[in-house]
Amino acid sequence: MSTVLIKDLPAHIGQRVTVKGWLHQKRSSGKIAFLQIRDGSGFVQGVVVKDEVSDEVFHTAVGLSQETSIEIDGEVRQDERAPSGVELTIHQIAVVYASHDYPITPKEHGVDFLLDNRHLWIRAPRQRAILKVRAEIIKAIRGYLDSHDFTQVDPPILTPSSCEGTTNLFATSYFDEQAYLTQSGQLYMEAAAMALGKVYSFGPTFRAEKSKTRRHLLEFWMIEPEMVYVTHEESLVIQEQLLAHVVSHVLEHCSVELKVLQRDTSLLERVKAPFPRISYDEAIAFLQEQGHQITWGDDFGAPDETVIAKQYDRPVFIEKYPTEIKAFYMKPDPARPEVVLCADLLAPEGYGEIIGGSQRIDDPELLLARFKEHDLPEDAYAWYLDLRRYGSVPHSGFGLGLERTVAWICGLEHVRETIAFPRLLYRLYP
RNA sequence: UCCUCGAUAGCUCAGCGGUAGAGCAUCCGGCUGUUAACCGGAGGGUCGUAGGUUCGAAUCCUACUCGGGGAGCCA
Repeated sequence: MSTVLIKDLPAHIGQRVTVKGWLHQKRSSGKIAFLQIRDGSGFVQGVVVKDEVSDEVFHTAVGLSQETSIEIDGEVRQDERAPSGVELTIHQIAVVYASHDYPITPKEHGVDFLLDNRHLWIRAPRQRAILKVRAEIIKAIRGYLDSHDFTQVDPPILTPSSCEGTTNLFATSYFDEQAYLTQSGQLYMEAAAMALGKVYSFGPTFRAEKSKTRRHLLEFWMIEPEMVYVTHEESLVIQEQLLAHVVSHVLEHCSVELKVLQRDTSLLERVKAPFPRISYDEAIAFLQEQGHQITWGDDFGAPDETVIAKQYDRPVFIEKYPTEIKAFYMKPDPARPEVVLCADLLAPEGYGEIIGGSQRIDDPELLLARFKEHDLPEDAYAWYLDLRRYGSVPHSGFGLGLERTVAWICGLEHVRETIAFPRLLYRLYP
């Protein structure tokens, strides 16, 4: 008798198989017991009928407690009443290890309690579905980039200084020196792009911000592509094609999970390239029309972004922000030096910014001038300046925030559910 | 850092000046198609901590601790 994954059971109808997993939930009456079994690949209901098994097996079934690990021997049966279309008629049950007083009951729980029990919470159907979708999103991103001549390069996590200013960094000791956990691999990826052409990094980044909102984690994962001889406009095309590919991949491969999450997939089906583009100027004018207190030169707040994103049924690019409020490495628009060749991509439904990108400064003189304006230590950035001294080229890149993308595609209230063990303000356990 | 809400049984909550409550979970009993099953019974509490007001405080006041939502910052 072979061990079969629950997700593969529909291909074994009529066969006797072994399922190895855990008891998720149980209901029993005097002469019949229903066991909800999970094995990581899915959920299935096993039925134990008193008259059809030994007293010992029925007694075991009725006495099973939540999350007991079990090996089930049973026959796969088609059943219209089952959500997955199949059930298991149970013949034998072997208890691997018992479980007593499992904390997460089939009732509602508060966020604090669930986060304290995150190591167990991830067993829940909804959490499992989110982690599966996250994995598929990562697979889709890699699939797209790997098949479009990108090479993955891994930038360091321990860094000597910041990428975008010296605040909000997690510091750690590096023997006699101070080191910081990276908040972006971008500058290193620019160096890698000069070596390999089109590159991307995928890894964790860290921001010691005291943010307590549904869109923030202290540790989150970013995909950061960097591309040589690619302009700002060409970068936007790559961004929208990448994201459209990710959404269609998830729709194709995660229908079961999206159903568990009760996601309205009709909203996702509209996410096709090209995405609408508006300028920062247009966005400011629109917000002023809507009565927002904002003037040219201000950055957008979360409510501003939500109002703009709600105008569209797919993600929207906001381009060409004032040079003043953006990072030092962004290339000014040659036609209008007061704005830079950058764009943020806002997800629909109020999920906020999921991509930030720009064309980078390629002129060594201008970059040096920016260092001075921003009070950046030249010696720490000498290597970065070298990239402009030894065969500088026009190049662009962007950073895609994984957790916000997962939250949007899954339709979640909060990014804390998008990663197995979220790092939140003042929460480092488990 | 600021604004705002909260902390009572293992969990989710009610009680808001006069003897500590419910549902779920747990344990025991019943039930042949359950889907957060249902029915009966039992056990389960230093009401976040410290002080104050009062004849009397879970309840009112003060401080602190911890947590939720939001702002700023950002992906």
